[in-house]
Amino acid sequence: MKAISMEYNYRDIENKWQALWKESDIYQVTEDKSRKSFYVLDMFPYPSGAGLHVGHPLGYIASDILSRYKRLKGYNVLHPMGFDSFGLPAEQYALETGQHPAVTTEKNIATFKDQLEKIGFCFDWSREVRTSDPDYYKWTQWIFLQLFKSWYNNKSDKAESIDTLVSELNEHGTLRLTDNKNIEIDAAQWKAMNEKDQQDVLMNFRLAYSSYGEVNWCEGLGTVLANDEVVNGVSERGGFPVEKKKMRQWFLRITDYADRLLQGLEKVDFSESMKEMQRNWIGKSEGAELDFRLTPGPSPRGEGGEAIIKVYTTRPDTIFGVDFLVLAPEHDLVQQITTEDQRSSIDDYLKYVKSRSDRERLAEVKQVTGCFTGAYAIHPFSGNKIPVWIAEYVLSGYGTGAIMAVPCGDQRDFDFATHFNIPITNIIGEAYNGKEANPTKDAILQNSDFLNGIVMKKAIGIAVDKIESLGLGKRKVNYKMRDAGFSRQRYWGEPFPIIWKDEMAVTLPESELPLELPFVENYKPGKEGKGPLANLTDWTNTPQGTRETSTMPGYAGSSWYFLRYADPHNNTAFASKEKTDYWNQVDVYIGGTEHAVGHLLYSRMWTKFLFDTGLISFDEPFRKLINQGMITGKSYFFATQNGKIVSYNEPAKDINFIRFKYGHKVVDSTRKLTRKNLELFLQDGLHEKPKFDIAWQGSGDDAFIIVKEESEKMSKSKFNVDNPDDLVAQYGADTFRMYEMFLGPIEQSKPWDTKGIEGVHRFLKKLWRLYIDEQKGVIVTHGEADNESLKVLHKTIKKVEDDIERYSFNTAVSAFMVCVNELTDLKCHNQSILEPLLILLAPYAPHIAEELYHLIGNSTSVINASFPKLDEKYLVESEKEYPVSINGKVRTTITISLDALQDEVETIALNNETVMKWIGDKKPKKIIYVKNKMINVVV
RNA sequence: GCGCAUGUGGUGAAAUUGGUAGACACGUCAGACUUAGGAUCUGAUGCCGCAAGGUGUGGGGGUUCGAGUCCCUCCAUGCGCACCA
Repeated sequence: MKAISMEYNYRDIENKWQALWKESDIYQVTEDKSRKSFYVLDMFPYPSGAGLHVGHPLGYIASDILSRYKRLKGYNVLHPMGFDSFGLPAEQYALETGQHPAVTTEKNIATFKDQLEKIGFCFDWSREVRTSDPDYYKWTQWIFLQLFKSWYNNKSDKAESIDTLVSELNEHGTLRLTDNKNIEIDAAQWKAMNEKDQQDVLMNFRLAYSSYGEVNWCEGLGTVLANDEVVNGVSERGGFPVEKKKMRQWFLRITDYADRLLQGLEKVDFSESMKEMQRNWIGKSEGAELDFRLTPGPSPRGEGGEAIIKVYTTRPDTIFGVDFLVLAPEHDLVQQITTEDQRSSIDDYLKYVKSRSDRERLAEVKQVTGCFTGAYAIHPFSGNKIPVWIAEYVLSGYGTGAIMAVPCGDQRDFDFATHFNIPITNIIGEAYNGKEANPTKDAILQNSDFLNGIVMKKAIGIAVDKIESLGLGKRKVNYKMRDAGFSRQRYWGEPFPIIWKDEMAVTLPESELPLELPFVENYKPGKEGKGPLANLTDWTNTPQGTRETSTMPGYAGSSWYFLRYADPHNNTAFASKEKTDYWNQVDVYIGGTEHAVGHLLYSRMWTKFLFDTGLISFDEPFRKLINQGMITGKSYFFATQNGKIVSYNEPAKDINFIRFKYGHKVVDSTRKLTRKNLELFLQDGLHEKPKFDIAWQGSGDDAFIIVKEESEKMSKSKFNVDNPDDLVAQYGADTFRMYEMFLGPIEQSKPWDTKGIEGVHRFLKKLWRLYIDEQKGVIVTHGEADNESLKVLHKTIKKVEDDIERYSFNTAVSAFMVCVNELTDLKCHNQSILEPLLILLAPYAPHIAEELYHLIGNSTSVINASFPKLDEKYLVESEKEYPVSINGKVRTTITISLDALQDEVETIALNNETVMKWIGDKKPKKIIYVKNKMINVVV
C-alpha cells in the first residue's frame, strides 16, 4: 500500500505536536540571567461552567503570538496562565445543586485547560496558579496581614509599619497628617488609654481595616459588594437590588493611594480611555472648604456653640454669587438648625427622601425637590443673610455634604432657585442671560467686591488665598473614590486570618497560614447577615476568640497573582525578590476593558503597597496594557404579536421579539418557525424589544420573517455563544488562531463571523503546497535562491517584525498571505527561503510550522529557532518607476534609480516629454522628490 | 449633560513619519480542469460612464504643491461616568 497522501492533515499534525511539546516541557522557563526577560500576561480567567467561547482566545492568541515572537527574538519569555477560581458563580451553583465549589471548580478548570491546549498555546503550565489553592491563598492572607499591620504616612508618602505610628504616638502624641487624618491626643493621653481604645485609634489608620460603615448590601446575593460591583443600583452579577446598610466590614484604604494611583497613570502605557476611566473613578477635584456661620436667632442651635456649615466648592471665585446653601438631607446639622416654623415641613421632606430608593433617585434626576430649614447663614464677605435649604441633589457622601449654591453659574442651583423663587445674583454680567446658568471660567467677575474685574480662572486662586488668610476655610482636594469594601458574607473565598477577641481584631500568627477554608455541608447564609462560615461553630470558636466569618472578595486573589507567577512554588514568601526582580513588571498585559476600575486599580494599589514595604522593586504592575475588543455574538430575533408569529400581511405594531437560537433550519429555510421551537423560547421568558428593523421576505404562502440580527456580548442565556472547539475541529488550531487575528485590530470590538475563515484555511493549504506535493512528498529544493524570492522573503521579515512590534497582529497575517502568493507565483521551493518563512510563521501557526520544519530536515524545534535576520539590501530596488505628479495630480511615470540625487531627478524630469507636455512652457517652481514614493512637480 | 474612542467598497478591513486610497481576505461575476465539486487554478470587481474621463475615505470649511492622515466646525455610532458642587 503506497500513496501515503501528503495532504495537509491538520488534525494529525496538531495532535502529534501538542503531545510532543507537552512531553518535552518545551514551554518551561527558568530564570536564565544570561538572557533578557520579557513578561507577557493574560488576565487569568474565572473558570466558569460554560467553558471557553470565541471571545476568550482572542487575547490569548495575541499574547501567545507575542510570546513566541519574543522568544524567537532571543528573550527569555514568561508566559503563564492560571485561574481566578474563587468567586460567586461557583457558590451560586453550589447553592442550587449542592455540589461543592471545589469540585465544580476543579472540573471547570480541567475543561478550560483542555480547550486551551487544543489551540496550541505556549503557556508554562508548571507555573499555573489558582487563587483557591491553599498554597496560593496563604500568601493572599499574608499580604492582607501586612496591609492590616501598615498605615499610610503622608509625610513620607508611603506605607509604613503600624509600629512607626505607635512609637510616634508614644513619643509625641498629636499627629498632624492631612485634614482628615489627625490624632489630637498627647502622648500621655495615648499611654493612658486601654488596649481596646488604642486599637480603635490604630484601626483608623490601618490599610486594611474593619469598621462599621454604610455598605452596599445585596440581599439577593446575601453579601456586601464593592462600589465597582454595583451598577445602576443593582449588582453587577445577577442584577439584584442593592441597598445601603450599616454593618461591620473590612475595607481597603485605597483612598490613601488615590494620588499615587493618579500619578502612576502618567508612566504606564494604557489606552487613553482606560486612563480616563480610572481618573474618573478616582475623581480628584481641587477646591476649597469654606465655613458659613449661622445667624444668631431664636431657633434651637444646639448647646451653646454656634453651628457652622462647612461647604465644599471647586469654584471659590463665585463666592459672591452665593444665593443660598444646600445641605444633604442626611447632613448631621439638619435637625439642629431647623427652626420651629419649618420643623414639620422638614420632617415631611425627610420622610419623603427616606421613602425613595437609590434607584428612584437616580431615575428622577431632573425632578427638583427641597425644603427650607428656616435658618440663615452669614456670607463671610458681604455679611448678607443666606437661606439654608436641604435637597436631594446634594449627596451626603461627597465633599462635606453641603454646598454653596451659585445659580448663575451652576445649572442645578439655577433650576433649584427658579423652582423655589429664590432671587438670583448675577456676578458675570452679560455672560449670564437669565435663562440658564453659565458655568464658564472665562467671564470677568462683577458684583464681587475684591474680585471685581478679574477673570474667573485667575480669581479662583485669589479667592482661596483670601479665604485662607482670613481663616474662613482652606484649600481642599476631594476624591470621588471611596475605600474598597473587602469582606463578603460568602463561603467560596479566602478566610480572614483574624480572630475577634473583646471587640478587637487579633491577627493569626504567620506560622498558622494558610488558614484553610473549612468544609461546609450547605452554603446557606448564617444569621444576622453573616456568611455560611458563621454556621460552623466548631470552627469559629477558638480558645483565643471568635473567627472572622466573612471571606475576602474576588479581587483579593487577582490583585497580586502576576507576582506569584515569577515564583509559584515558593513556600517561604509570596515570591522571592530575586525572581520578581528578574521577571519584573509585566511587559504586556492583555485583557478586556471590564476590569478598568476594579481589578486594575486594586492590582496597582497592592503593587504600590508591596513596593513601599520593599518587597518588590517596582510600583506599577503593568507596563503596557492592551484591551482586546469584545467579540460579540449575533443574536437573532423573531417578531411576534400576542404570542403568535407575525406573518407577512399583518400590520407591524405592538410587536414583541423573541430571541432565537441561530440555526440553519430556521434561518436558511425560513419557511416557518415551528410551534415547538416557539414554545420553547416563550417558556424561557426571553421577551425582548430590540431596536432594529424587521426584514420581511417572501410573500403570500411563502412569507417568512427574518428578523435582523443584533450583535451583543456573548452569553449562554442569549444563545449566541460560539465555541472555539467546533472551529478547531473543523479547520484546525492554526487556522483558528490566524483567523481570529485576521478579523481585525485586537483592540476593536467586532461581531463574530466565520464566513472568512475559509480564506485563512486556504492560505495554509497553499503554504503546505510550497513544501509538499501530494504525490511526490517534500519538494523543497536546495542551492542558491533567486533574487526575486529573496526580496519577497525579506520584505515579509520586515513587515512581520514591524507589525508584531506595534501589536498589529492582523496586518501580519496579510503579509504572510502576500508572501505565499508571491512565492507560489515565482514557483519558489527553495529551502533558504522556505525555512526562514516557517520561523516567521511559527508564532501564528505553530503546528504547521513545526511539522514542515521537520519535514524539510530539521531535528530541532522551530519554537527554539532564531528569528530570521533581515538583510536590508533585498528591500531596495535599484531602479524604480516613480509616479510623477504635476501640482499634486499624478500624470506620468519616470524610471530612475532609487538613490538619485535631487538635482539629477530635476534634470530627468525636465527632459521628460510627458512632463513637459503637462507643464507646457511654464517654469516649474520646484520639484519634490519623495524618496521611495513619488516625484512632484509644482508649477 | 460631561469625558473618551470611532466613522474608508456589498462585507471584515489595509494605508507605520501628510506622498499613486481600497493591500489582504470574504462575497459576487466570468472562465479552465473535472463523472462530480463544498477541491484546485485563472481573470474581473469603489462608484458614474461604451469609452476618454470624472468622482470618491460621515457633512461643511481651512492649512499644503499634495490631506483618510493635520486644524476648525457640525453630524452619527460605540463605550465610560453621571445631581461629584
